[in-house]
Amino acid sequence: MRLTTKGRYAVTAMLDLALQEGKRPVTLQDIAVNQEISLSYLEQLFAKLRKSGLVQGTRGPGGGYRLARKMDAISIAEVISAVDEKADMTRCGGNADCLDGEKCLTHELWSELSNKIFEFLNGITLGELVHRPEVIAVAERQEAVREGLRTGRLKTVVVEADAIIGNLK
Amino acid sequence: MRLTTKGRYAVTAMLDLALQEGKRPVTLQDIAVNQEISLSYLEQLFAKLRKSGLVQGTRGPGGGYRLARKMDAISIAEVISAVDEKADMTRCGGNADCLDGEKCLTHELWSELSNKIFEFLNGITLGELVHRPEVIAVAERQEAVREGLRTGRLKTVVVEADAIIGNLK
DNA sequence: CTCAAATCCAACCTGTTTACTTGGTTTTCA
DNA sequence: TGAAAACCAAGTAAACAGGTTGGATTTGAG
Repeated sequence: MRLTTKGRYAVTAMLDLALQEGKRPVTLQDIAVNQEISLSYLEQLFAKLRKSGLVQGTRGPGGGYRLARKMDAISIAEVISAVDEKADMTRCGGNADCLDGEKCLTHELWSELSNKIFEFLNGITLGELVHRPEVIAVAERQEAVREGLRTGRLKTVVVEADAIIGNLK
Repeated sequence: MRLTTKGRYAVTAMLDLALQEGKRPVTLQDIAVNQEISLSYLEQLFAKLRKSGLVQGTRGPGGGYRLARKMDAISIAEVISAVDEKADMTRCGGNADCLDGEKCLTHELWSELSNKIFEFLNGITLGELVHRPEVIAVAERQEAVREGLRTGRLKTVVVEADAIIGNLK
């Protein structure tokens, strides 16, 4: 179980999906804006999530992504291992032949830790996260922004910000 | 608390030091051979370990490295954070301003995990590892090889291996 | 006293991964 | 039929891993 920002991005995006379950499918554009992740990077992550059977995409206007399963049946560990294909960063990460076909000095230590991390992340589902108070709080703030964008109240602010960013480049 | 092979190398090397505590100082050459880590890479790691006050080196022939403290007073977490200077791989690794100065959706999740990992690694010392049966077993095997090298019993094998490796290059 | 063993130090290098961009093609709803 | 969306392929800058090269300095052992 590797822990990288890649995995974190994936979990954040999946959580965004879970938060909007029941509504129309969520576009990557939407997630990109909300979570501040680049659209094409999201595309790459979601290609893997789709291949792992965690999400399903529907094309065309009105399309987007939905969770492929109930959110209570998707663990954080699953999401992370879907995007972080283990590029054998091992020596002792894996399967006990780290030193001349024998276990190295610290083999047990790392596999013990690895198990603990996996257990932790495997014991938490998207469904559970959705009900956490701090997640709800952040989601409500984001929803307000989203709503503001739709009704046009924040549009001028965004346009101005874009202009400023444009000038900086 | 980042987890990389770099940290693992450091812990393995420090454990080698702990195992030979009381004898003459351990040379990096020695560790390089035993743990199959390149000498110059070890030098870089030990530069950091020394700056963090975990080891002390003595120069000249007969020199080498010793633990700067009792092995029971050195936790695994300390060793890892000595070599893995946190190159802010964050977004949520650290201090809560991951998204527009606010916490991002998954902030609590990652800090909770991070704490768990730290607690685990901070609760284990080199001294404790030294007494684990599986470590003792591996250490004894390595000690046999070391002894064999000193008495010359394995010298011919090593020389032959060197010749083969030379041919391959 | 000298030489070799060792630490110490700085620079460079190759390959991989991360996070992202560019520039498309395809599907499908409005 | 046009545009919104997923899909796809390639390239890229920066960082990091895990070294190598080539020394300099210190110091014990012969």
